[in-house]
Amino acid sequence: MPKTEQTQPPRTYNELKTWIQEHYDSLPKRLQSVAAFALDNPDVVALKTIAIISEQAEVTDSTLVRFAKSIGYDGFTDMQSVFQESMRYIPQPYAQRLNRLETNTPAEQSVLSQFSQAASNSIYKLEQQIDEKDILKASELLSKARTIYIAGAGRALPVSTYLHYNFLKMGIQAVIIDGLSDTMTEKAKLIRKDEALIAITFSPYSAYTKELVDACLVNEVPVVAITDSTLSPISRSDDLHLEVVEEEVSGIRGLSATMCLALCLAVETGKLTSKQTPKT
Amino acid sequence: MPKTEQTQPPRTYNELKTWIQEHYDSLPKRLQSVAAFALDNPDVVALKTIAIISEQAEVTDSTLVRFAKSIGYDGFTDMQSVFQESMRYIPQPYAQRLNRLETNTPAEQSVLSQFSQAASNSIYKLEQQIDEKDILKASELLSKARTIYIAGAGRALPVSTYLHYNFLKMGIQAVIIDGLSDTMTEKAKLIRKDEALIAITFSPYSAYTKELVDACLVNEVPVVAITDSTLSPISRSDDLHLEVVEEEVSGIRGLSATMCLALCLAVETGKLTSKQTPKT
DNA sequence: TGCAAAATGAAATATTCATTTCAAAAACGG
DNA sequence: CCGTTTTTGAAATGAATATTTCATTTTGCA
Repeated sequence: MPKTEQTQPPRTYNELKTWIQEHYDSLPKRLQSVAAFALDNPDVVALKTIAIISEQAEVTDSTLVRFAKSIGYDGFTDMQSVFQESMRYIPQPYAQRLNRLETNTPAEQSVLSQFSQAASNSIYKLEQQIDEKDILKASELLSKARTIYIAGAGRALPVSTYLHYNFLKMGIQAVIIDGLSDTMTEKAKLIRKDEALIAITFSPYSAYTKELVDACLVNEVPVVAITDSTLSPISRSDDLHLEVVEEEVSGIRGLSATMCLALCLAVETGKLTSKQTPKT
Repeated sequence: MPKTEQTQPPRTYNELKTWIQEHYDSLPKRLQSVAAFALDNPDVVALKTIAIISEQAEVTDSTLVRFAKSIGYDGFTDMQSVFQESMRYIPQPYAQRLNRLETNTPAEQSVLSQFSQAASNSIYKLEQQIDEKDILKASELLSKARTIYIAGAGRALPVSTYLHYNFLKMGIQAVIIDGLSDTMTEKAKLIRKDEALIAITFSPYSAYTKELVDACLVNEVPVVAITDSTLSPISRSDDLHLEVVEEEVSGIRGLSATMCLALCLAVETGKLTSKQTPKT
């Protein structure tokens, strides 16, 4: 019975590579052939069958299987999956970030890559900084509302629109407060206690949104605020605010992270709402 | 006996992609599902087995084979080899992002991290797949327009709003085409040759946007399309389309990558416009 | 509505593939 | 140089996969 490795086999291509390099010298001749071939042609190992690989590597089928087993895999198939995954696009935010930092020739970067980098970073920060509980709290608040009012103009308007769309899709009553600033405040004053307001503002802050929020707070209407800073005029200790910081590229800020947050908020709210009302 | 294509099947992924785009509309429902899935997840088609793919694409095994045959391949295996070849020599960055368990248990991940990961991935894919030149071409087209009209309802509305906002900020005349579908088409017919249309659609595609685009093409109005797949009814060889694929989380798609693309488009257009008109 | 053609899914079949087995060859140590 | 252990290759086995078949459903059209 050939001795096989007792330890767990490498589960990533890089680990596997290291393993091979370390053990290469102590391997039998044919297994060395396989090792060398695998490192030289990972794509072949990933995509082809034993028959083809063994032919190209000039070994027999059995040798390939033995190679896999000697590393500790169940068999060839098991090892092959590691090669396959390595060439597959796999979500890896961290590696992505590192990758980006290295390729840092800011002068000659394309507009697209600059902005997508900024967007990616913003999303990463969002994930790190936002407290999931805050989103949940906000969702609870919103799920109890008979109608959700959404206010956010200018750069925040797309966010409003997006929230509105998602709420409606989920069967939640939602209304966008638009119009001129005066009108908006008037509309806000009519919101009742069993409803709710989502207010979205970014710097430079418009005074109107603040007025609007204040009007609601006076009437004890629950308010959820989405802003880009705690310095925002609408952030108060007594209401719920979710903070997103969009990284800027030469003075221009995107909206990718904000949209992501908005989606989460809508989804969580939708989940709660559907639980609360099984009376379809 | 089902009729199969007489001509030789595509032997590269790009040709295959084109074939699918051209024939998509005339394909039976299930074959359309397969087509869409294949374009969205070429890596899965390349690496996994019929059983797994058919499950993910929500069709039966037979359908997958039928799809391959309807294109002209000998069978699934034959078609799969095309997908495999397409990913054989992809740059190694792919191989390096594998440290996380890809067999992720989505149930145990927070909603926020799920969506932010999806957003990040979508942005990454966008950066990889979009040809910067297409953005530039689109920008040129737009920068020559006296007025930019923007059409996009439903999930695309936030994108419209965002583009609109950015154009205005940059001193570019832009108008959102809204209203009921009939009205919209009427409005579109009034767009002139020296203006331009940006159309944004995502699946499920609304027929209206197509009508709208067609109306413009007839009048030789430049059209830039933003869609989530080349299968979109508004993608044609004769107009410019920018493709964003948003990764989905349990059936829900975000908008982060799309917003990033929109911003790039606006910025590039802004840059060109300011060059063209030094006559402030 | 009813008929014909097309599309579809489930199950049977055939093929391909990975794995195991075993005997022969090679390497090693005394 | 001989016996033992390890390595190796060819063939047999077993598992998994792709493909085909056929009955059923759906669609399109008169």
